[in-house]
Amino acid sequence: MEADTEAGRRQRKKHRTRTELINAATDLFAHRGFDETTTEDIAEAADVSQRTFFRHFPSKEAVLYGDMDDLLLRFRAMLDGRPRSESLVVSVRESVLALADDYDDQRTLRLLQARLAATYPAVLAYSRAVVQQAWEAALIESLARRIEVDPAEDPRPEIIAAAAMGALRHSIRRWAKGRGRVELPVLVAQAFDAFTDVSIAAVA
Amino acid sequence: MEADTEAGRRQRKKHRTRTELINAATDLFAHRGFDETTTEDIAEAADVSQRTFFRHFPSKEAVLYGDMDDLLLRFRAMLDGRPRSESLVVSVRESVLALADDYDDQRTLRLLQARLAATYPAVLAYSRAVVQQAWEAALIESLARRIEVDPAEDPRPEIIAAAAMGALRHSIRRWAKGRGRVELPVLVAQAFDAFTDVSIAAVA
DNA sequence: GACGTTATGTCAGTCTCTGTCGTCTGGCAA
DNA sequence: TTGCCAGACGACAGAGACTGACATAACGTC
Repeated sequence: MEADTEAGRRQRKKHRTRTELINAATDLFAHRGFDETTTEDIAEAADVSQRTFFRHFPSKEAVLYGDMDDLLLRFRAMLDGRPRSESLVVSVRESVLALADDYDDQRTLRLLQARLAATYPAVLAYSRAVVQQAWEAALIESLARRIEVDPAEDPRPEIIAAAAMGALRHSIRRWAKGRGRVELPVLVAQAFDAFTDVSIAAVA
Repeated sequence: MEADTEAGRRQRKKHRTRTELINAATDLFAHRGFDETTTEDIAEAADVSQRTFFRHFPSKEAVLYGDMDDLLLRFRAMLDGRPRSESLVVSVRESVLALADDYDDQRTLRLLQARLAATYPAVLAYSRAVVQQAWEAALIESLARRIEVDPAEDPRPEIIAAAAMGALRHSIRRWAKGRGRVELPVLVAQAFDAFTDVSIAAVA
């Protein structure tokens, strides 16, 4: 009935242990800290073997961002769904705002991620090098398609995407510093206001 | 007589094993690959214990970028040395161009770094999360000081810095793809041309 | 109900990185 | 010179992330 009752019991069970691993992990990370939690602790708490943990997630960092694939999919869909008549910057802005909305919907988890990223270098590295990199890549690909250039040759998609990620990073950090009291989309909108109308628009 | 005969023999010896570790590592990485080289291999090749390796470098990735501190220092000095009358974008552009010059001076090593980053996810992650992050932080700090704002509140320094890093990343990737045949500063200049005069200038 | 498929458990192993302790050497002062 | 200290290193043990191999049991299909 939910969203994933598609396949049989096997799929459901698999998905269940996956979410149990995520829940166990976030719980432990929140209460004990990231470095202070071992993958065996997580497996234990989810009542599976350590080997099973690594069958579901390629690294300890990955389980903390276990739901990021969904987010990325929606982000991509959002990007591709913007009308082609719209200017590039507006598309980027609106898509990132939508991403921020999604983000805000899971306050607790997102704030935990932000807090851990601010505390543990390994988490920050993963966030930058994997999560944000994935978003940026999606942006680049979409932008390049829109202006019909090869993103390996034309630097503009990457520059715009990087700037947008900078704005997003800044917003998330402010948001986390205020413990989510100010809504993230508001902060993102402010950040984009800081340059949208004056700057990058001219590029496209 | 060189540049580091400052202190006594102890300092010199220490610096010597450090560079020997770097040389051994880059050699092994180049011929055998990153994942295929263990820290013990490196220590062995430099004729020190593995423990000594980790006394000089905090990780296997770090030894590959062992000379990045110098580069960062020069980058900072370059940024701080730009005339305050100059516009922000020009300062950023010229500093990044100078960084690119430095980069080009060590073709072999830089191309190796780029090649490894393109091949091994761990290297790419380190490059993004540590090296580029350090450059970006330097940019943000310098820009914030220039326009006299708190970089934690005003998103503009971070956005500009992120855009600049995007341009740099793009340039380095193109440069590496062409095996360094086209000079990096040329590519960087092109990338900056793509947005300098039209866009971010307006922000500052 | 028989038979492949697949998620998991178990076990052993590799590799990165850290704490600890002993040793030796360079630097400094009596 | 001699004595002393600090700093660089070696040797060892260990934690912990991750992987390969094989066995097992539940699942899906015919």
